[in-house]
Amino acid sequence: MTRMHKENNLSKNQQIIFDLIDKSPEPLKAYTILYNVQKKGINAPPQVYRALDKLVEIGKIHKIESKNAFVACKNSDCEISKATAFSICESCEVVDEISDVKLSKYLSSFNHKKGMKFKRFNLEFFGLCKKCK
Amino acid sequence: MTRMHKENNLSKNQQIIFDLIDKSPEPLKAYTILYNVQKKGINAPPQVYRALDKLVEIGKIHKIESKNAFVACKNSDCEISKATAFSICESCEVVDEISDVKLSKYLSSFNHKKGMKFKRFNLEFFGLCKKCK
DNA sequence: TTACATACTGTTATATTATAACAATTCTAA
DNA sequence: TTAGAATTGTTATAATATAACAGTATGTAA
Ligand SMILES: [Zn+2]
Ligand SMILES: [Zn+2]
Ligand SMILES: [Zn+2]
Ligand SMILES: [Zn+2]
Repeated sequence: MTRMHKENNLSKNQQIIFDLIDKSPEPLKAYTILYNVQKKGINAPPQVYRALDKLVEIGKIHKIESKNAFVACKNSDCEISKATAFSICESCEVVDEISDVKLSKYLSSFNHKKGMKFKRFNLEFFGLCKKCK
Repeated sequence: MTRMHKENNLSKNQQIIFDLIDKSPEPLKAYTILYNVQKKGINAPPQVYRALDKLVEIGKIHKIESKNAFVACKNSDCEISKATAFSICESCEVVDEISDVKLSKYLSSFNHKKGMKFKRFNLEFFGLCKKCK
Protein backbone atom coordinates (compact mmCIF):
# COMPACT_ATOMS: atom_id res chain seq x y z
CA MET A 1 0.00 0.00 0.00
CA THR A 2 1.08 3.61 -0.59
CA ARG A 3 2.68 5.36 2.33
CA MET A 4 0.53 7.85 4.13
CA HIS A 5 1.40 11.45 3.42
CA LYS A 6 2.13 12.28 7.02
CA GLU A 7 4.65 14.96 6.18
CA ASN A 8 1.65 17.29 6.00
CA ASN A 9 -0.66 15.47 8.38
CA LEU A 10 -3.11 14.32 5.76
CA SER A 11 -3.77 10.73 4.83
CA LYS A 12 -3.92 9.64 1.22
CA ASN A 13 -7.68 10.02 0.81
CA GLN A 14 -7.73 13.22 2.81
CA GLN A 15 -5.02 14.70 0.60
CA ILE A 16 -6.73 13.70 -2.64
CA ILE A 17 -10.01 15.21 -1.51
CA PHE A 18 -8.44 18.32 -0.04
CA ASP A 19 -6.52 18.98 -3.26
CA LEU A 20 -9.71 18.74 -5.28
CA ILE A 21 -11.59 21.15 -3.02
CA ASP A 22 -8.66 23.50 -2.77
CA LYS A 23 -8.35 23.78 -6.55
CA SER A 24 -12.06 24.33 -7.05
CA PRO A 25 -13.28 27.89 -7.58
CA GLU A 26 -16.62 26.94 -6.09
CA PRO A 27 -17.95 24.89 -3.18
CA LEU A 28 -18.05 21.18 -3.96
CA LYS A 29 -20.72 18.73 -2.90
CA ALA A 30 -19.86 15.33 -1.50
CA TYR A 31 -21.10 13.37 -4.50
CA THR A 32 -19.45 15.74 -6.95
CA ILE A 33 -16.25 15.02 -5.09
CA LEU A 34 -16.94 11.31 -5.25
CA TYR A 35 -17.40 11.36 -9.02
CA ASN A 36 -14.17 13.30 -9.39
CA VAL A 37 -12.00 11.03 -7.29
CA GLN A 38 -13.18 7.68 -8.53
CA LYS A 39 -10.30 7.57 -10.96
CA LYS A 40 -8.03 7.80 -7.91
CA GLY A 41 -9.58 4.74 -6.32
CA ILE A 42 -12.04 6.34 -3.98
CA ASN A 43 -15.18 4.45 -4.78
CA ALA A 44 -17.78 4.88 -2.09
CA PRO A 45 -19.53 7.66 -0.14
CA PRO A 46 -18.14 6.73 3.28
CA GLN A 47 -14.61 7.25 2.03
CA VAL A 48 -15.53 10.76 0.96
CA TYR A 49 -17.53 11.64 4.04
CA ARG A 50 -14.84 10.37 6.37
CA ALA A 51 -12.21 12.50 4.72
CA LEU A 52 -14.55 15.50 4.71
CA ASP A 53 -15.32 15.07 8.40
CA LYS A 54 -11.65 14.98 9.26
CA LEU A 55 -10.77 17.95 7.05
CA VAL A 56 -13.56 19.98 8.63
CA GLU A 57 -12.42 18.92 12.10
CA ILE A 58 -8.86 20.13 11.51
CA GLY A 59 -10.02 23.33 9.83
CA LYS A 60 -8.61 22.68 6.36
CA ILE A 61 -12.06 22.96 4.82
CA HIS A 62 -15.42 24.35 5.88
CA LYS A 63 -18.93 23.20 5.21
CA ILE A 64 -21.31 25.76 3.77
CA GLU A 65 -24.33 24.56 5.69
CA SER A 66 -26.92 26.24 3.54
CA LYS A 67 -25.53 24.51 0.45
CA ASN A 68 -24.27 21.18 1.76
CA ALA A 69 -21.01 21.96 0.08
CA PHE A 70 -17.38 22.32 1.04
CA VAL A 71 -14.71 24.95 0.49
CA ALA A 72 -11.03 25.06 1.38
CA CYS A 73 -10.15 27.41 4.20
CA LYS A 74 -8.61 30.65 3.00
CA ASN A 75 -7.59 31.92 6.44
CA SER A 76 -4.77 30.90 8.68
CA ASP A 77 -6.55 30.85 12.01
CA CYS A 78 -9.80 28.99 11.47
CA GLU A 79 -8.49 25.86 13.07
CA ILE A 80 -7.80 27.77 16.25
CA SER A 81 -10.67 30.19 16.31
CA LYS A 82 -13.49 28.02 15.04
CA ALA A 83 -14.97 31.20 13.71
CA THR A 84 -16.23 31.09 10.17
CA ALA A 85 -18.07 33.60 8.01
CA PHE A 86 -19.06 33.46 4.38
CA SER A 87 -20.65 35.63 1.76
CA ILE A 88 -22.88 33.82 -0.67
CA CYS A 89 -24.27 35.25 -3.89
CA GLU A 90 -27.85 34.15 -4.34
CA SER A 91 -27.59 34.52 -8.09
CA CYS A 92 -24.29 33.03 -9.25
CA GLU A 93 -23.76 31.07 -6.02
CA VAL A 94 -20.22 32.33 -5.60
CA VAL A 95 -18.99 31.82 -2.04
CA ASP A 96 -16.22 33.78 -0.34
CA GLU A 97 -14.78 33.20 3.07
CA ILE A 98 -14.87 36.47 4.97
CA SER A 99 -11.78 37.22 6.95
CA ASP A 100 -12.47 40.30 9.00
CA VAL A 101 -10.68 40.55 12.32
CA LYS A 102 -13.15 43.01 13.81
CA LEU A 103 -16.13 40.87 12.90
CA SER A 104 -14.43 37.76 14.17
CA LYS A 105 -13.51 39.39 17.49
CA TYR A 106 -16.93 40.89 17.90
CA LEU A 107 -18.65 37.56 17.45
CA SER A 108 -16.11 35.51 19.37
CA SER A 109 -16.65 37.72 22.40
CA PHE A 110 -20.41 37.79 22.05
CA ASN A 111 -22.06 36.48 25.18
CA HIS A 112 -25.55 35.15 25.20
CA LYS A 113 -27.89 36.61 27.78
CA LYS A 114 -28.89 33.14 28.90
CA GLY A 115 -25.40 32.37 30.11
CA MET A 116 -24.23 30.19 27.30
CA LYS A 117 -20.53 30.38 26.48
CA PHE A 118 -19.82 29.84 22.82
CA LYS A 119 -16.97 27.79 21.45
CA ARG A 120 -17.67 28.24 17.80
CA PHE A 121 -19.85 30.05 15.31
CA ASN A 122 -20.74 29.98 11.67
CA LEU A 123 -22.13 32.97 9.83
CA GLU A 124 -23.54 32.99 6.31
CA PHE A 125 -24.38 36.24 4.53
CA PHE A 126 -26.58 36.22 1.44
CA GLY A 127 -26.93 38.83 -1.25
CA LEU A 128 -25.84 39.71 -4.73
CA CYS A 129 -22.21 39.93 -5.64
CA LYS A 130 -20.72 42.83 -7.58
CA LYS A 131 -21.09 41.00 -10.87
CA CYS A 132 -24.72 40.01 -10.31
CA LYS A 133 -26.22 43.24 -9.06
CA MET B 1 -63.10 20.97 1.14
CA THR B 2 -62.24 22.85 4.32
CA ARG B 3 -62.00 26.58 4.04
CA MET B 4 -58.50 27.98 3.94
CA HIS B 5 -57.51 29.71 7.13
CA LYS B 6 -56.89 33.04 5.48
CA GLU B 7 -57.82 35.03 8.55
CA ASN B 8 -54.20 34.52 9.60
CA ASN B 9 -52.65 34.12 6.17
CA LEU B 10 -51.82 30.45 6.55
CA SER B 11 -53.33 27.67 4.50
CA LYS B 12 -54.60 24.50 6.14
CA ASN B 13 -51.39 22.51 5.79
CA GLN B 14 -49.26 25.49 6.66
CA GLN B 15 -51.29 26.06 9.84
CA ILE B 16 -51.13 22.42 10.91
CA ILE B 17 -47.39 22.31 10.43
CA PHE B 18 -46.76 25.70 11.99
CA ASP B 19 -48.78 24.75 15.08
CA LEU B 20 -46.74 21.60 15.53
CA ILE B 21 -43.42 23.43 15.24
CA ASP B 22 -44.61 26.28 17.43
CA LYS B 23 -45.62 23.91 20.23
CA SER B 24 -42.38 21.96 20.07
CA PRO B 25 -39.69 22.77 22.63
CA GLU B 26 -37.04 21.63 20.19
CA PRO B 27 -36.29 21.96 16.47
CA LEU B 28 -38.26 19.51 14.36
CA LYS B 29 -37.05 17.66 11.30
CA ALA B 30 -39.16 17.37 8.19
CA TYR B 31 -39.83 13.66 8.52
CA THR B 32 -40.59 13.96 12.23
CA ILE B 33 -43.15 16.54 11.22
CA LEU B 34 -44.49 14.21 8.56
CA TYR B 35 -44.99 11.36 11.04
CA ASN B 36 -46.77 13.72 13.41
CA VAL B 37 -49.23 15.16 10.93
CA GLN B 38 -50.23 12.00 9.12
CA LYS B 39 -53.28 11.71 11.36
CA LYS B 40 -54.30 15.10 10.00
CA GLY B 41 -54.18 13.91 6.43
CA ILE B 42 -50.76 15.10 5.38
CA ASN B 43 -49.29 12.00 3.85
CA ALA B 44 -46.28 12.78 1.74
CA PRO B 45 -42.97 14.65 1.95
CA PRO B 46 -43.79 17.29 -0.68
CA GLN B 47 -46.75 18.46 1.37
CA VAL B 48 -44.47 19.00 4.35
CA TYR B 49 -41.64 20.59 2.42
CA ARG B 50 -43.97 22.96 0.59
CA ALA B 51 -45.46 24.19 3.82
CA LEU B 52 -42.00 24.51 5.37
CA ASP B 53 -40.71 26.47 2.39
CA LYS B 54 -43.58 28.92 2.63
CA LEU B 55 -43.33 29.30 6.41
CA VAL B 56 -39.61 30.01 6.10
CA GLU B 57 -40.28 32.48 3.29
CA ILE B 58 -42.74 34.48 5.36
CA GLY B 59 -40.57 34.32 8.47
CA LYS B 60 -42.89 32.29 10.69
CA ILE B 61 -40.25 29.60 11.10
CA HIS B 62 -36.51 29.33 10.56
CA LYS B 63 -34.35 26.50 9.39
CA ILE B 64 -31.41 25.56 11.59
CA GLU B 65 -29.07 24.75 8.74
CA SER B 66 -26.57 22.78 10.77
CA LYS B 67 -29.32 20.46 11.97
CA ASN B 68 -31.75 20.35 9.05
CA ALA B 69 -34.47 21.23 11.50
CA PHE B 70 -37.06 23.93 11.94
CA VAL B 71 -38.07 26.22 14.79
CA ALA B 72 -40.84 28.76 15.14
CA CYS B 73 -39.71 32.38 15.09
CA LYS B 74 -39.63 33.94 18.53
CA ASN B 75 -39.02 37.49 17.33
CA SER B 76 -41.34 39.98 15.78
CA ASP B 77 -39.14 41.38 13.07
CA CYS B 78 -37.51 38.43 11.34
CA GLU B 79 -39.79 38.64 8.38
CA ILE B 80 -38.64 42.17 7.74
CA SER B 81 -35.02 41.97 8.73
CA LYS B 82 -34.11 38.52 7.41
CA ALA B 83 -31.54 38.46 10.17
CA THR B 84 -31.40 35.28 12.18
CA ALA B 85 -29.11 34.11 14.96
CA PHE B 86 -29.24 31.01 17.08
CA SER B 87 -27.43 29.46 20.00
CA ILE B 88 -27.07 25.72 19.84
CA CYS B 89 -25.96 23.48 22.69
CA GLU B 90 -23.65 20.79 21.38
CA SER B 91 -24.57 18.48 24.22
CA CYS B 92 -28.35 18.61 24.75
CA GLU B 93 -29.01 20.16 21.33
CA VAL B 94 -31.21 22.89 22.76
CA VAL B 95 -31.64 25.74 20.29
CA ASP B 96 -32.54 29.32 21.16
CA GLU B 97 -33.21 32.14 18.79
CA ILE B 98 -31.03 35.07 19.77
CA SER B 99 -32.74 38.40 19.68
CA ASP B 100 -30.12 41.04 20.28
CA VAL B 101 -30.68 44.39 18.64
CA LYS B 102 -27.04 45.40 18.75
CA LEU B 103 -25.88 42.16 17.18
CA SER B 104 -28.56 42.36 14.55
CA LYS B 105 -27.73 45.96 13.67
CA TYR B 106 -24.01 45.25 13.64
CA LEU B 107 -24.39 42.39 11.20
CA SER B 108 -27.08 44.01 9.08
CA SER B 109 -24.80 46.95 8.45
CA PHE B 110 -21.73 44.83 7.84
CA ASN B 111 -20.27 45.50 4.44
CA HIS B 112 -18.07 43.06 2.66
CA LYS B 113 -14.77 44.40 1.39
CA LYS B 114 -15.47 42.93 -2.01
CA GLY B 115 -18.46 45.17 -2.52
CA MET B 116 -21.21 42.71 -1.93
CA LYS B 117 -24.35 44.11 -0.35
CA PHE B 118 -26.08 41.66 1.93
CA LYS B 119 -29.81 41.13 2.08
CA ARG B 120 -29.88 38.46 4.71
CA PHE B 121 -27.73 36.53 7.13
CA ASN B 122 -27.87 33.47 9.34
CA LEU B 123 -25.63 33.00 12.34
CA GLU B 124 -25.29 29.84 14.40
CA PHE B 125 -23.37 29.81 17.67
CA PHE B 126 -22.30 26.52 19.23
CA GLY B 127 -21.31 25.76 22.80
CA LEU B 128 -22.60 24.33 26.02
CA CYS B 129 -25.72 25.67 27.64
CA LYS B 130 -25.93 26.51 31.34
CA LYS B 131 -27.31 23.09 32.20
CA CYS B 132 -24.70 21.16 30.24
CA LYS B 133 -21.50 22.89 31.31
C1' DT C 1 -71.82 35.44 -12.53
C1' DT C 2 -68.08 33.80 -15.17
C1' DA C 3 -63.61 33.42 -16.35
C1' DC C 4 -58.95 33.71 -15.38
C1' DA C 5 -54.71 33.70 -12.62
C1' DT C 6 -52.53 32.30 -8.56
C1' DA C 7 -51.84 29.53 -4.74
C1' DC C 8 -52.45 25.40 -2.64
C1' DT C 9 -53.20 20.26 -2.45
C1' DG C 10 -52.59 15.23 -3.31
C1' DT C 11 -49.86 11.62 -5.20
C1' DT C 12 -46.17 8.67 -7.10
C1' DA C 13 -41.73 8.26 -8.01
C1' DT C 14 -37.04 9.47 -7.63
C1' DA C 15 -32.92 12.28 -6.55
C1' DT C 16 -29.64 13.76 -3.19
C1' DT C 17 -27.20 13.65 1.08
C1' DA C 18 -25.36 10.92 4.79
C1' DT C 19 -24.45 6.95 7.95
C1' DA C 20 -24.26 1.95 9.88
C1' DA C 21 -21.72 -1.96 10.16
C1' DC C 22 -17.87 -4.85 9.57
C1' DA C 23 -13.41 -6.61 7.91
C1' DA C 24 -8.83 -5.39 6.66
C1' DT C 25 -4.71 -2.48 6.46
C1' DT C 26 -1.49 1.06 7.89
C1' DC C 27 0.53 4.13 11.18
C1' DT C 28 2.41 5.45 15.67
C1' DA C 29 4.59 5.15 19.74
C1' DA C 30 6.12 2.52 23.46
C1' DT D 1 7.77 -5.80 17.82
C1' DT D 2 3.66 -5.27 19.15
C1' DA D 3 -0.61 -3.22 20.73
C1' DG D 4 -3.74 0.72 20.05
C1' DA D 5 -5.33 4.21 17.04
C1' DA D 6 -6.37 5.87 12.67
C1' DT D 7 -7.42 4.96 8.13
C1' DT D 8 -9.24 2.28 4.36
C1' DG D 9 -12.45 -0.59 1.53
C1' DT D 10 -17.01 -2.38 0.93
C1' DT D 11 -22.02 -3.28 0.95
C1' DA D 12 -26.16 -1.85 2.30
C1' DT D 13 -29.41 1.39 3.91
C1' DA D 14 -31.11 5.62 6.28
C1' DA D 15 -32.36 10.37 6.05
C1' DT D 16 -33.27 14.52 3.54
C1' DA D 17 -35.31 16.75 -0.41
C1' DT D 18 -37.34 17.47 -5.10
C1' DA D 19 -39.58 16.46 -9.90
C1' DA D 20 -43.56 16.01 -12.23
C1' DC D 21 -48.32 16.02 -12.97
C1' DA D 22 -53.22 16.26 -12.06
C1' DG D 23 -56.60 18.31 -9.44
C1' DT D 24 -58.86 21.87 -6.11
C1' DA D 25 -59.58 26.30 -3.79
C1' DT D 26 -59.34 31.25 -3.67
C1' DG D 27 -59.17 36.07 -5.06
C1' DT D 28 -59.98 39.39 -8.67
C1' DA D 29 -61.82 41.63 -12.35
C1' DA D 30 -64.68 41.76 -16.39
ZN1 LIG E 1 -11.33 29.30 7.28
ZN1 LIG F 1 -23.11 36.62 -8.16
ZN1 LIG G 1 -37.05 34.87 14.03
ZN1 LIG H 1 -27.24 21.77 26.81
